[in-house]
Amino acid sequence: MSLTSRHFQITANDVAERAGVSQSTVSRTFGSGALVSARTREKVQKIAMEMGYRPNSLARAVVSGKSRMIGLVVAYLQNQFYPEAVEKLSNAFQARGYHLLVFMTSKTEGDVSHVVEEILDYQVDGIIAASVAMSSDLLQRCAAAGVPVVSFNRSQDDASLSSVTSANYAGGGKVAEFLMQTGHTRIAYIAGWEGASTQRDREAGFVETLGKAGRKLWCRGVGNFVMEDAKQATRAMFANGFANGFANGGFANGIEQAPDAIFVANDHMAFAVMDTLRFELGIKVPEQVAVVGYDDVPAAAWAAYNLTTVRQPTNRMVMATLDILLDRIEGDGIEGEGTHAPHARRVEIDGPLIVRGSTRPKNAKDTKHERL
Amino acid sequence: MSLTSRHFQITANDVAERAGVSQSTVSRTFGSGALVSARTREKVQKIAMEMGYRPNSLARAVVSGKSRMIGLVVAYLQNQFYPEAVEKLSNAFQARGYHLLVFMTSKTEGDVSHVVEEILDYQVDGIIAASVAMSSDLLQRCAAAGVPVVSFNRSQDDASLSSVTSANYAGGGKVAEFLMQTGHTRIAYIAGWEGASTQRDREAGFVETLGKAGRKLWCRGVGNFVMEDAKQATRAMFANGFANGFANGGFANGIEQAPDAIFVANDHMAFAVMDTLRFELGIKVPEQVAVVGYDDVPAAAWAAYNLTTVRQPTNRMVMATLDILLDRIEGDGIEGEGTHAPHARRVEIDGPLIVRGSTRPKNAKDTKHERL
DNA sequence: CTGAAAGCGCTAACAG
DNA sequence: CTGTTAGCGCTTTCAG
Repeated sequence: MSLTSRHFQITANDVAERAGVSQSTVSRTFGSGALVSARTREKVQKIAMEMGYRPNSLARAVVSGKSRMIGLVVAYLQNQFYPEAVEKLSNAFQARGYHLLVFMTSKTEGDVSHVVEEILDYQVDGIIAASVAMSSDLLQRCAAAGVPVVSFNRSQDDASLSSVTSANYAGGGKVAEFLMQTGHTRIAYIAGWEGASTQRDREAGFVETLGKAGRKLWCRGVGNFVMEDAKQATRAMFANGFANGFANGGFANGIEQAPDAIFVANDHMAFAVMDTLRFELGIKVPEQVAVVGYDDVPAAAWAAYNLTTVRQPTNRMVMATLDILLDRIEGDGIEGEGTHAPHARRVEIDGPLIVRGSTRPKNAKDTKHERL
Repeated sequence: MSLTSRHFQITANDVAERAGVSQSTVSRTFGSGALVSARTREKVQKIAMEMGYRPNSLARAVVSGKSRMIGLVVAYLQNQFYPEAVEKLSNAFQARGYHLLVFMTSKTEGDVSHVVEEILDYQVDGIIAASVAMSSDLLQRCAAAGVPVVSFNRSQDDASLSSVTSANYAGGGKVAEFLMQTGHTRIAYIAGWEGASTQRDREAGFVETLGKAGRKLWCRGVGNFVMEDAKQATRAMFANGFANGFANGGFANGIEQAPDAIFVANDHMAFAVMDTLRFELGIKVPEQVAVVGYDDVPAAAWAAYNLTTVRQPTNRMVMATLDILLDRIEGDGIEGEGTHAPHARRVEIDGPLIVRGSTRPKNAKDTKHERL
């Protein structure tokens, strides 16, 4: 009849009427509490089923203050690492009765905070920030709203922000060890976006481990976690006398002074680096240059790349994220009795180096102690 | 004080009190209607801002019947096509003030319906089913709840289900034309999951176009849209005398009787096929075998694959999805005055063949009219 | 164990 | 234009 014909929703009231009980009894039947007699419960459930009744999650959320939704903020899905993480996060939370409200955002500061405000409007029970920076203003607002936040695959100094990452510093170190052990002497690095903790930590672990062995980085480029930038960095490294890198002199005299190994801050860029080396510059990988990535995304195992890389253990990262968030959401005030901001948890999960064909085997050219 | 210390939410009431207006005026200030004087509006907005007030979307949804959430059901994100689509869908809907509630599901029938029920509980305004089948039971329930559904990248016969796909039949035809024109005579096909309309349509267009030219498919394998299965199919094609394919006799006599071109039902599998050919079987692509994919995912353009493929125009597919859903959601009863089920819209968007290096250029071996 | 009643935060008529 | 009054569908005391 009404023009704006909204659609019929079967309410708990309808069921109650038909079942000859009160609406609250219906509510109790579907709410977790077992505070209803077995007989009544069955009768109500039967009738509810017949009528096709299902409780309205939103109404429940309004009154209970729990929406059972988790906001996931994510900046880009190009890098295979994120789809994989999203999938696993989604599955893990779904298994616990939560659902992900996914919000895409560009990495610009303003956009992120705009998006987080909107997320909060939906009364999410928690927020996962995947590779997006959270300003402390923003964290304030989340805290004020009582919404726990965990930063996934990024850490920040902010003491109130929980984070889950892999052991990036250690991982960078493993790569350095490996490249030195396999006889490389001119070791280069292509950085990710310099604002990212993952980038910072991987590079620090890498460079400091080289340093402990008395080595220096041969040269350095910046790829910003973007394929095209990584290609540029690669070209610059091999063509223009280290336009972007250390002043080791350039090499009009040919490949001999070019890097013999490149550690790339993530797999996504490493693919672009390998393609540029092989198909644009005609340089052989791994024979002339070894390439190592970070993440161990599925494509790293594809034969065309067969990329040596450090694995980020997504399963455990997801579990840790789930733990942190659910503890804070469902935690029965066990920790931090008062309203004091509970201490942020920072979880770092170690991941192995996966050696594949983009690097030479350990003894192929063991010039381990050879110096320039 | 309360043990279950729920967190402070600033309500419209709080703002009203502080601003000396009624709660409904606050509501009106934030609701779209301009039914409030400029002065009052500004005053309210100022105070609201100071207090950090934001309307509770859920409460609004309960009373208005509009949640401004769209449920997106998606089965797997391994295939790059989906992350890309999700990202674009998310952006498009966000720009219109809607947000995606993402639900992962395995492809098993039971799981899907379970998930859809949960989606409906959240009072979503619409549902996008990305590559998951919807049983007609399920469609019934959605219809009963007044929730429009659109099937993304799949079509079904069900007349009540709107769908958005690319022109798969035509696309399959383009590939056949191209392979024939570039002189291939032993043309094979590796199928996706046989339950998928995309698979069916691509193959039909391909095979029928070959047929019109008096050609037959040389052999056929099944990859189920899964990399490992595609590899198996490839091995079978080149090793065991067509274990899975047509009975053309096998070829103990070598590569001469093997296919000289393979159309793979999507890019994701095509990568696995190329890897198997090149690195496992030592067969050269495109020199000995041409490979064509479907989708034009980002990796198809990566130099290591450089894959000839049919582009699925995601942008336009997303726009169409948006259109269909928003028409039904916001449509002021313009179409289908009554409560009659509005006719489902089926949109098919044409995509170009992108010729790259996994196939030989047109005139490399132009044996166009050569028959066996 | 169950019903009645009081809200959750908001929108939407309805008067003025 | 604005305040008052009903609800939306549900959870949660509070009596019995």
